[in-house]
Amino acid sequence: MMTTATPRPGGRSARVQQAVHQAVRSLLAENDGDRTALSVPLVADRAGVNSSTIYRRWGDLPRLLAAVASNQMLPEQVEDTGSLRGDMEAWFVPYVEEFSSPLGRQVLRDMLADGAVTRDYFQSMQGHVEEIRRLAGLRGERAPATSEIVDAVVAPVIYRILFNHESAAALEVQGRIERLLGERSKGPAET
Amino acid sequence: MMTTATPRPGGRSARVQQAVHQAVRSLLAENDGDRTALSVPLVADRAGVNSSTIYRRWGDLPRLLAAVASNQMLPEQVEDTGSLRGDMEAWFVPYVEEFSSPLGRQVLRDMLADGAVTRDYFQSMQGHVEEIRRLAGLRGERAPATSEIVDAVVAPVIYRILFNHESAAALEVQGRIERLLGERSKGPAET
DNA sequence: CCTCTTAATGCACAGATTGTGCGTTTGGAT
DNA sequence: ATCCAAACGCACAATCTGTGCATTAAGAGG
Repeated sequence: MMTTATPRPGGRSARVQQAVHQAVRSLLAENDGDRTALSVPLVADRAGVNSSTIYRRWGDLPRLLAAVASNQMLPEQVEDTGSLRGDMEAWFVPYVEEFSSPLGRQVLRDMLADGAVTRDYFQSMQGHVEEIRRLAGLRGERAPATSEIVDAVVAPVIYRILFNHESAAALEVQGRIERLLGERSKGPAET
Repeated sequence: MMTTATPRPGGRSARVQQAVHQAVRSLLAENDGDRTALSVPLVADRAGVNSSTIYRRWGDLPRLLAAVASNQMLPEQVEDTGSLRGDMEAWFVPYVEEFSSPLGRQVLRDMLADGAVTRDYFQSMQGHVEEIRRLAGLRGERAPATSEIVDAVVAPVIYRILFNHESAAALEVQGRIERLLGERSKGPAET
């Protein structure tokens, strides 16, 4: 159930982690994602723990922010809506809604600062895509390859959020999904 | 094309900037891109300037790193190789070679930490793509829309470098270019 | 060539942060 | 009930951060 790799997931350790994560989130929200307004002592104070705890557990403020970010950005679950297109929209649209906001972008940047965390996150995203494909397969639908879905939908959207600050509306997630899925049988795609 | 917004580009100011940039680059190279090994006083000392100069000009170590990164990653120029496909390869392959290395990834991450710098960089990339399309137009070749090129080639490659640490070979840049240009059914409707 | 103006830099320094040694507490196991 | 190792709090030296003030240098105009 718990994805905690810590040796003692149920005790004080978990409480401290939760308090620290919550402290980071609230401080970031208060300062509109401006991480110059954050410091280890500040977070520690807000969380009611000692600074040394943060240094030992996370080593670094950027790494703490990355950990919080990746934790915050993984709530979406794959659900069976009855069609491949529906599943993809139900899964990815909420992501984009959250990431494309100014604060969501900041959170995304925080995560990207840590290469290892970012890679784990990518694996998790890919796992979601594969689960969606599996569901489609059980239904008898033919789904594009995972790498195709990533290249055609996920990558352009995330790239444009990161590099060009595009809004959720401008990103046309549903149109991208439709174009990808319609390439085999359908004719022109209407917006 | 340097974005010289400084009022006095030819004098001491320029020398200081060059020295500081060079100091950052050499320190990053010596420590394999580990930015925990860097600090403002360290960079200042290496560059032979005072710490206060760095704080005033760049405000912050992350912002300095972002500035150095974006400056370091824009040397490629569009050249006319005689074909759209050749131009795109000549322009983008060297980029990928540099970005996909471990140190290149770090530099990319440093740039991404600064939203404004990253956006300017995106504009510059897009400008290169448009220049390539212009050359193709002069030749009478039909080129995909800029957004299509970005979505089909640039975004997936950069995304996979950032999130999955893929190597230049695994990214198959030439294959992506070829697949994009080989699609004749699509019409260049967007700008 | 000389003076003037102002942006950019150096210097000094108070305040804040970083990171570690050491003793104490906590929670699971025997 | 007792033990034990991991996690934590405390204290503190070293370092870093960021700003007021004096100084320097580049370019303009006489």
